[in-house]
Amino acid sequence: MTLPERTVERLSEYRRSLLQCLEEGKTHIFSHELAGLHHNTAVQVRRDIMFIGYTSMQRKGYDVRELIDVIGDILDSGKGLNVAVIGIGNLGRAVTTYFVGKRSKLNIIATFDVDTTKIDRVISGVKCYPINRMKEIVEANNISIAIVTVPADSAAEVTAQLVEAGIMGLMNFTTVPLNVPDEVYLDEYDMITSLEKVAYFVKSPRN
Amino acid sequence: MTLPERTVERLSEYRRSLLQCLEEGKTHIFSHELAGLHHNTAVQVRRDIMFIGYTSMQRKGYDVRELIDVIGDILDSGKGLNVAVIGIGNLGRAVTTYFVGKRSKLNIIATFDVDTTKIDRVISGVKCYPINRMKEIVEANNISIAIVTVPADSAAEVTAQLVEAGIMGLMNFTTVPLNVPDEVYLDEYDMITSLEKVAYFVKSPRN
DNA sequence: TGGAAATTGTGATTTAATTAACAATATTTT
DNA sequence: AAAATATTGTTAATTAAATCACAATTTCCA
Repeated sequence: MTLPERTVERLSEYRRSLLQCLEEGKTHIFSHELAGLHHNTAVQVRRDIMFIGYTSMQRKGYDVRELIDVIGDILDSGKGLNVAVIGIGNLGRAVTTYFVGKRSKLNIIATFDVDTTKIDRVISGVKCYPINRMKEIVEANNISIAIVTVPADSAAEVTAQLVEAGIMGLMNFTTVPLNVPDEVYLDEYDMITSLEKVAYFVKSPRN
Repeated sequence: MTLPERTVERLSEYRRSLLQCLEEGKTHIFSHELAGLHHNTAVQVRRDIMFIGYTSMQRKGYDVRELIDVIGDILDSGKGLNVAVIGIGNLGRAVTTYFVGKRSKLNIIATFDVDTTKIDRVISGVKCYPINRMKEIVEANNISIAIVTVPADSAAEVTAQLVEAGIMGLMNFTTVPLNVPDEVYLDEYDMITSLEKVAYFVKSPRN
């Protein structure tokens, strides 16, 4: 059984709020509290939690620690995955420092760039390799996810190489859509689109 | 009439592909061609274009230049908007350089940071101001959209100040959800969530 | 010229996601 | 211990988004 995409997203978000709660010494949380921390309703929270088959102590709310673990069983299930960041411009560096150490099951273990002055530089503990060694290093280190932050005009080529190297998941931060075979999961995030959307809805009175 | 959110996103993406087509000297484009450039079907493209009320020359495809203009009428309608980037770390710099000069109707005209060593620095032609002058500068320059790239622990405070200063749209790149009044449009993008989602779908065979 | 082929525009249908509604259960109050 | 209250879990209803199906139109080709 595969969870709805949006549910997966929300679970990831819930988990982080829950970890925060745990730090603050909170042991139980109600659906409406968790909803309040996100832009969300209590029903939605309960529905999401229903999907992962966890049930609370009736009337006491969800056990924070247990819920974190159950979400972990879903999101981190099985072995951890190795991740590479392709392109170490501002965005690549941002993404790398963002992620390193954050989630133990997702390890950024290499970055790549064409710029020879960046080779062997270490960003947040992760070493930068020349992009022409990508296939070799991806294969040797069993890297299954790549985060693509290269300039638009090299995105297609880099992607082809990554697919060739056997990557299974891709996050695309460039401004061009990428093409990958069906079996590769692709998540595209386009900042320009997001900004234009914000501008549109700022101007158009929504409902 | 307000367009569906997803349609607005796709229109933004279509426009960029169309501009590219124009550069390549293409004057007409079929719905299936445009679909092929995105992860999309021909019907979806036609439906989106139907929403904005444009109709093509039957059987010749859409006139690229006209379609660009019609999308522009929707997305850029009326006056341009002024934008500020809050927090000039790696991500803030990435976003700023990304956007500057890209879309003429959305002008990044200021960046802000707490770090005094960054004050007065110019990133891609945009000057950095101390964050305590935010309200003053936002008001004086009629800035209506803010892109928030500050560290998680200052996000809430910065947001409150932005709302106070009369901002109307917000893009949140921090890892904590923000709270804004209903009349402020909020778009949240959470990289950690996206990465965890990719990891989940890489492991779970989808459909 | 007439039929085959290609393409659009759109009503109807399907699917996915969200929300409403409420029974079941546990807790608190009186 | 009965009644009132709060909360969950889930079925049913609604809404939003995507897809199907096809008539209408234009172009192409024999």
